[in-house]
Amino acid sequence: MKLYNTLTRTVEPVKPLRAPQVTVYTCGPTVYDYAHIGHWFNYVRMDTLIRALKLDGLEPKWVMNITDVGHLVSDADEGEDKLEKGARREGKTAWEVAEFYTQDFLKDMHLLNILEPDHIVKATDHIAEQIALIQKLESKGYTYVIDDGVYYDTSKFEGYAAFARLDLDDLQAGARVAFNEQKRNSSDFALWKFSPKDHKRDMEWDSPWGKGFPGWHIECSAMSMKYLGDTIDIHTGGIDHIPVHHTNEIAQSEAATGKRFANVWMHSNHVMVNGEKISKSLGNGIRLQEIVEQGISPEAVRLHVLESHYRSHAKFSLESLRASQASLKNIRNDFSWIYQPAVVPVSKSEERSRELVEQFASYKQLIKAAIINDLATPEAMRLLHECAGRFATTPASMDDAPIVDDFAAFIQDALGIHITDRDELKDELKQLIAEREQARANKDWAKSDELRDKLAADGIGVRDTPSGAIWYRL
RNA sequence: GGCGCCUUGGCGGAGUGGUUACGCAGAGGUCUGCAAAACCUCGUACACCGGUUCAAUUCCGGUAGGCGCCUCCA
Repeated sequence: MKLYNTLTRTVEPVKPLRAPQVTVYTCGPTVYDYAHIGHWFNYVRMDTLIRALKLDGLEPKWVMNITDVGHLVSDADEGEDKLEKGARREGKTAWEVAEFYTQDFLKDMHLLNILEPDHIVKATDHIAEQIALIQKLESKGYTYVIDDGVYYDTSKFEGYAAFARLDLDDLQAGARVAFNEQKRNSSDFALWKFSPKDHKRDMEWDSPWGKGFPGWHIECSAMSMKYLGDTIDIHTGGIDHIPVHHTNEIAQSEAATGKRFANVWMHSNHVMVNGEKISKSLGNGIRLQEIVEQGISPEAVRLHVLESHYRSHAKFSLESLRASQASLKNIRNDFSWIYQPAVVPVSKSEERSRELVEQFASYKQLIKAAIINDLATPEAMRLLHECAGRFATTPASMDDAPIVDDFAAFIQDALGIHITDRDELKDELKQLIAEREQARANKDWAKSDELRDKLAADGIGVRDTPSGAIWYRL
């Protein structure tokens, strides 16, 4: 498995510390609002990474966090907690807001066929671990307390700017936000924030420094150490996290343990809509549910994500999503006939079977090679189309269906998309197909076309052959 | 202001110093009751200007346009 490592800015082999186990930590969502398509590109790509590691014979141990407290609206450390703000907006408690959007996130995650992480961990369930980590940093002299909280002194961590290749002097000179005057360095960040004097927070805990809540960055360090150890193999997240969140995670973690925090940092690039990145302020972040309401399936969304490389700036539009949906339909159509014996009058041939076995084995090999090479999913998709096309144009016996099953299972594991439908159709749909066949036999074309439209409305396409109709999912 | 990135055919999107992926859409043809199915054929794109080279979309320099980060962000 080769991956582009942000730490070294090169593509390099992944070398797990305790192979075959490979530990992966993914920065998950802040659950104060709905996830949008940009998030889903990110998580589908991370899921693809996990699948690729498995394909390569490794055993990923995957942890994803849910940020349900502490993520401030502004990093000036004077902003409001996003969860508390969301609560005010919706007239709920911060706890209710977090629960609602967490459930919504998990629901969409399943729709997109994203594998279940081994642990999905919430920041609010790990307050003690975060406090303990802050205490450790305190005992080593990395912290200081000011009016509104406990802060990390970034000047004490040598090489703070190295990961993101920041020029701290220039950052300061060009900064557009007002800094907290009490901070020793502009890049210092809060480890623990004190509850405000003027109102009561929904979420707050006692700590050695006073009542309050953890800063945003400390949760990832504390939870990844708890579940995956001091050093993890691969840490992933959005590309935007490089300069602040991940830089701070490294500073905290490595200061506390004295060890390397993550060996490989993998970052997913942003998705663009109309030439701009997706953001709340632009209001261009379409939700998965809204896409589905446009008649596009979650699997088409998934396939669309795979059609671009995770490090490129993908452009997003409903038009390109529809193209992916059509593409998925065509792939399924290419494989559909093997399961419908009534209309495939080809007798079994040992030679043909052997040929198919070899052909599919070869494509499996090629697709795997593409995926484990820094997740070259566009190449994998090219190969899948090529394979489907070859299969569609050379007859095979129904007896060879298990060969296709095997390939379909491989694609399901590797890419998370279904390319075959072995499931029986519902009786009423079968009935419609039969009725249409009858209408065609009677040359009742009007009725035949009407039935075809009806089937299409149920997501079923039909294809007429000399020996009958084959159906496939649209 | 500082740092960095991008520019590929109608759309999306790979890739490469010399045979110009792939998908969707589109065109023509075959077949078909029809085609919205299937099959066959078809696109010489790589911002612009120079340079290096036998050869550049691919390397170097510049120009234009766009974008990202330095604020919250996947």
